[in-house]
Amino acid sequence: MAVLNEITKEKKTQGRQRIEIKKLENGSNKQVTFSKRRSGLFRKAAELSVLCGSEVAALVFSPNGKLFTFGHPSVDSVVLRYAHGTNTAPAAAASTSTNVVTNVSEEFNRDYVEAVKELEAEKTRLAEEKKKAKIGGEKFWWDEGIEGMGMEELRQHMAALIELRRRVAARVQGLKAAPPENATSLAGVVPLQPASFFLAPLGFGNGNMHF
Amino acid sequence: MAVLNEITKEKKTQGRQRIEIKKLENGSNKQVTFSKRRSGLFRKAAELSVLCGSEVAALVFSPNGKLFTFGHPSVDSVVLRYAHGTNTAPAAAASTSTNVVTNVSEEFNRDYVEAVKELEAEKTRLAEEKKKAKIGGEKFWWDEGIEGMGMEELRQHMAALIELRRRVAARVQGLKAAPPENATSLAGVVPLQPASFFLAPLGFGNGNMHF
DNA sequence: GACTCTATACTTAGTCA
DNA sequence: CTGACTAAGTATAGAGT
Repeated sequence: MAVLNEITKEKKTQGRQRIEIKKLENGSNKQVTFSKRRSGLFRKAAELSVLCGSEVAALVFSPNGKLFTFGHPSVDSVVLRYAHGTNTAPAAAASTSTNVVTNVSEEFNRDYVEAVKELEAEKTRLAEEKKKAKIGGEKFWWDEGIEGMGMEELRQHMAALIELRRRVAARVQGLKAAPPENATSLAGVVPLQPASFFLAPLGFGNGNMHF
Repeated sequence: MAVLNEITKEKKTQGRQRIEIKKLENGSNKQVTFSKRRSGLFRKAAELSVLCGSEVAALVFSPNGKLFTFGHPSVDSVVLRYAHGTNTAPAAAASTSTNVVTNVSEEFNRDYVEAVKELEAEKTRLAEEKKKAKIGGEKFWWDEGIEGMGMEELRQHMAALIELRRRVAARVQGLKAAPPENATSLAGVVPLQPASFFLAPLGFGNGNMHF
């Protein structure tokens, strides 16, 4: 009981203390806090994604510039959906959106508006064809393993990826990609990565979490 | 004592109950939980960014497809920094966040324009390619048509490509760590290195949260 | 850095407005 | 979807390993 502590007069620790939410100056303590709270944040993000089945991504740069991420189903898919805009949502939220996109060229914005309708039709039409892309079951061709490949095979593989990327880019341009109603910021261009991006040494194949 | 409550009166509520972290099925309850936990997540993200002065972004799509975001200094600055492949450890990152963001945006503006031209050319090239006979011999998976895909599909496609790239990168690193024998230089893998990928630039100065 | 331990601050499930 | 409330489950500050 608490009485015991009163008598012995010793608490092992002071327990959790209240802290102000302001910039920590102590380097050491800041590092510890960062580590703890980062994992806590990711845990919350993961729980949210599981409980509600929603897509969640969290990107954190440590004070030292190191990147940590969490993503479900993956950071990239969420980021891309963000850049692209929401695809699954019907036009319900259309009204709440204020187009914040301002740095994009006027030319593009003009095309964007027209492209939206075009894309909606396109999506509907292709909803069926989608299945064709599957290899079997739930696996898509791009899930083909690379485990068994040697260096030369990998080289060809990468070359193919780069080429594919270019073709995707071309296709996107053809469609004049655009974000939906609640466009937040990034313009409606599918954020294709440059070839160099594909080579950047980012680890973690499975990666929902990246340390 | 609990007994007191038993005798005098019922408890007003049962208080917080433990729940399993698994997909909620009840639509109504799921909605409430999503709302609460989303705000909780953003609060944590905000606290982390303040306490540690680090850049943080959180992107959440509701079960209904609506987008919610938090970002410090902004969602885009963090996403862009992520997209840029931040495996580099910027020693001065903390002090120059504003400048970095500005530079990045300008860079994107520049690259975007170039990318559009490039893509237009590519599109033309693709049109030509279509007329010609298929690549003789074996058909590779990467020859799967991009042509028939709609935006949504392309978005997934790109996400998959990026994911694949990561796995390739991981695989390559593995090979580099333990080179079999014919370790080919990665230099041959990447002929081009245009540091251009074009997320459309965006303003959105210090906007932190978006509903 | 990451993990352990404790005491306590904080978050939130369940329910109603 | 936002807010309020209660009771109880969690996260975490501080200190040590």
